[in-house]
Amino acid sequence: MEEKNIITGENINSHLKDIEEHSKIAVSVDCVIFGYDMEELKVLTISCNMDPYKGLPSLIGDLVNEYEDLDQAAKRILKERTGIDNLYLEQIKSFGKVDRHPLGRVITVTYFALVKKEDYTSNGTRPAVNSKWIALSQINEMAFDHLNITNVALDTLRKKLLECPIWMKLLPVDFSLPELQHLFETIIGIPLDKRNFRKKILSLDIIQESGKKQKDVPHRPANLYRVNQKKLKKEYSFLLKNPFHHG
Amino acid sequence: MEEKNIITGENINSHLKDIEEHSKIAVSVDCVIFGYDMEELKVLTISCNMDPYKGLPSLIGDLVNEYEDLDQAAKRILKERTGIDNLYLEQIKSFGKVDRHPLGRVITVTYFALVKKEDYTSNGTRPAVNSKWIALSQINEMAFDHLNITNVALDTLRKKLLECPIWMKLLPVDFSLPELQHLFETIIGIPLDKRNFRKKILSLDIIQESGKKQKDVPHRPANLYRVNQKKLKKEYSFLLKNPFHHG
DNA sequence: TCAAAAGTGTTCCAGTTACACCCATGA
DNA sequence: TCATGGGTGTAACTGGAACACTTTTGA
Repeated sequence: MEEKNIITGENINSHLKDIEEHSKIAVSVDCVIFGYDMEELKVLTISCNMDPYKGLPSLIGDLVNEYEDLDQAAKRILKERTGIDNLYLEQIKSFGKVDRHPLGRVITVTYFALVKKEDYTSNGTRPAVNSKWIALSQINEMAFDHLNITNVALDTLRKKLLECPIWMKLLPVDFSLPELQHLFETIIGIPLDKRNFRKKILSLDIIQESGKKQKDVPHRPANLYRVNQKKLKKEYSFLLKNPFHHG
Repeated sequence: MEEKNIITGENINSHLKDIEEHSKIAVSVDCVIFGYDMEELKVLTISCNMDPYKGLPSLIGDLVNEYEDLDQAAKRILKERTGIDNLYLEQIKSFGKVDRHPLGRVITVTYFALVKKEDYTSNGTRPAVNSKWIALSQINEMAFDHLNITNVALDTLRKKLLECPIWMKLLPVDFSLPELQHLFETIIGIPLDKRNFRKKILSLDIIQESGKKQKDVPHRPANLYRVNQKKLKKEYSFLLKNPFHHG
């Protein structure tokens, strides 16, 4: 068949009808759902019930239905498992090693998602029973190739964090600058200078003082800020739409 | 099935065996193959032979076989169609709109590839008969969603060009700095200052004078440079391996 | 009044930008 | 000798990095 196509130059895809009937490849979506609790960066996982990975944490995913787009599938899965449909979602890449799934050939399209913990916990009835937030620092083994996928997602998150203010998708509406700095330090993994950090963030001109202050802390309370939706520049406008962005 | 899984919390993937038998989703790989002829940035296309896109340029792609990894599939397709297996190849993202292919549900994993024109043309017998290099500036319509895919690939190329010296994968072994600058200007789309550009490139310390000069030009001949393989820093080492990189 | 973390400005350095003239070759 | 693009250096600017003390609260 390959030769035939090379010779005629026709679209190989035109043989699709023959092939789709007996396709042995399944397509799934797996989501790396990140959450931040002001302490650590965590990933939402469920316990794998399949040998040889039984008991290991696995990402949340499902097969793609015939009649849904990839993005729709990711959105559906997130809605089913977290109860939230207002979150940041972005495709990372696809993984397709022949032997990555013990039951057969499954190519998985992966997404990373950012969830405000406050949104998640307010939907306590919806999440999968076995789902569990695990701190990234505590993860050293996962089912399938999910550890690899998680690491790729983490790289993507680190990179995007420096490119655009997606951190707002991990924080509550009101947050302090020290909290934001801690988020950066946790995710990027290096300590930052307080004064330089504040200067930089404030110069972006996308957050404003909420007027509120921290309560019940045994030290000087921090000012609380919130995102100024109107000032989010054109280049960041995708952060206002939900749940998909482009670029 | 969804409800069942939410309640039990088991891996949805465990139902895979039931589903794979009658999967209606096919998976393809499409490659955006870029080439540069010292004038323009071009994409290798073939003419689509399928309604309603008959006659439009389409990307080079094929269905993924059951027993090959995604990267292998991309490599195989490139080898079949260009005769080259020594090129830069990187996955971009996957496209899966339900109606993106007229013959059925096809999810495509896309790659972008960089080819030295000198390598390509030295393998004249291998390429698909109808394959054709088209300048990006001349493309305003493509088959399927391939124009969209091409634009995403171009964005990726622009971004990577500023991050690491992948330009070396588009240029001949010996090249001049004005040629390199023209490549940048063509791809990024904005004119660059000659002195600053040269300073910047030379400061990377990864190219060296070859000792040769341009021939048969009606003006002062430019010095020719080549990549100093030994000095490619550790961070760029993936450019030395072929054809895949990581990061 | 003490402990703990919040908040605040200035100096220095490096990397980027802006900019104009002489040089080597073929015709 | 002319036309054409190749090749070169310096000064100004900008953004990032380094750095120490005062303030506000609860205990």
